[in-house]
Amino acid sequence: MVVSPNGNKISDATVRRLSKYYRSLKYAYDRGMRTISSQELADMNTLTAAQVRKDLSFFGAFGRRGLGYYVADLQRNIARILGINKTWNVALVGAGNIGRALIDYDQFRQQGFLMKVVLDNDPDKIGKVYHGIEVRDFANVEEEVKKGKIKIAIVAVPAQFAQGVVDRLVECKVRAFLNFAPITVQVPDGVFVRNENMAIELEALSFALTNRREPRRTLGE
Amino acid sequence: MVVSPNGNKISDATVRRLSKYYRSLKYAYDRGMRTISSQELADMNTLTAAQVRKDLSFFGAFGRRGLGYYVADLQRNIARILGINKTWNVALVGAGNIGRALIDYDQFRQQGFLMKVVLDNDPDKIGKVYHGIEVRDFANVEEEVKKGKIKIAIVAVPAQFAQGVVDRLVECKVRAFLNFAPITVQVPDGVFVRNENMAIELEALSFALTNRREPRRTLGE
DNA sequence: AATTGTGAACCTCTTCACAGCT
DNA sequence: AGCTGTGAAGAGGTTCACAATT
Repeated sequence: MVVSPNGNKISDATVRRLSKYYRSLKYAYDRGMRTISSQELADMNTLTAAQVRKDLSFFGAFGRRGLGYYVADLQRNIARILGINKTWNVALVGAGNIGRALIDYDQFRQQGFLMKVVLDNDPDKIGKVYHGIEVRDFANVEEEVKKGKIKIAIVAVPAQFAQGVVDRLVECKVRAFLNFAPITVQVPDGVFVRNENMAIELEALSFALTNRREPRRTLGE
Repeated sequence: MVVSPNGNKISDATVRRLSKYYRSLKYAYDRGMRTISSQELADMNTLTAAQVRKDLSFFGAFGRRGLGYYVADLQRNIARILGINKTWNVALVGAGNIGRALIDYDQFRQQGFLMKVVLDNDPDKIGKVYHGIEVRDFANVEEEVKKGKIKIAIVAVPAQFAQGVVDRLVECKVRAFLNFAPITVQVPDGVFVRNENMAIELEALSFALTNRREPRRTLGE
């Protein structure tokens, strides 16, 4: 469990909401808002005002009673908390359909995640240039990670290769992974993995559509 | 909140884990396993055995004491629970980088999610064929949804258009959305939205890397 | 008057522990 | 003997409600 500078344990859910607040603040600032209340932030994300205040309170007291939060100030604070007040060099492993789409993904670049290295082991792909980046041989991963100052890797390879790729990258001192393969990869302590499993989300929708009706209230119905 | 046939309230977390069990069962079956214990299912997903049994117990008693679960049988049961024991016709709105990558996404097709319709409003894209599917004009959405028997839509358009696209699709009776735009879309009761926000996952990794050290124990340190 | 920050209450989800079944 | 199914306990996350502040 990750811990805030104030010593509070921070849940995943709180971290995800901080990201949302950050986007809402950007949006508000662009619209000319200079202060914002917890209620307004909540409305923008279908949450409660208490939730917003509680989330922020784990990291400090950023608001002004009677007034709300200064938009630019809170945005800066959240950027610092999330560690996105600087850029991160990212490597992509796997230049398939999904991987190639991510090379040039605006939302990554806008938040300071820079795709510096693209690796694959397919001879047909190595040497090809996608969105201005040349695919390099995964065999040279150690050198590429070092040269590229890579801190985060995106793994977009077929399921059967994902664990091996992650293991190799852990050896190369990469400590954070965004995994698109539909398996649970095992990693040692101190290594972070987030899974991006788009089929699971569709299955959750399938479940919701399939089970949406209320259960029977009485046996006779 | 979605409710199981037995009348239990089912959390999102449980639904996501069911998807994982389903994949694990496929994997186990392919490896020749015919029965599996809750402990084995747990190990494959870094969970506890009690969690696995509790999740399944919301829907019925599928196991045999002393033996475990029959792999094929449990797989069939979970497929039925998730509603993936049949195919779902899906529409994609937005044929940008990410959208195009999803047209031909194996993991969708394998679980029975068939991309039947691709829509955009960009004249340069309408008429183009990607992975064998022709991009149609979003202006004809009503007809396309009807003809395609679309039940689920994937929204991969820029943030400022996402709400409008969803509103229009709701009018066309689409009740489930996978949203890739980095905003919270508002929908009426009975409509389901799952958000796929890949930048948020990277931000969670950034947060973990930034805050991984334990807090100071004493002031003097 | 408005809005934050937060302890306490509440609710939900996870884990425990063991009876019950094969 | 082994493993499930589940009520109860425990842990964790959310909401309430109000004192504190501007």
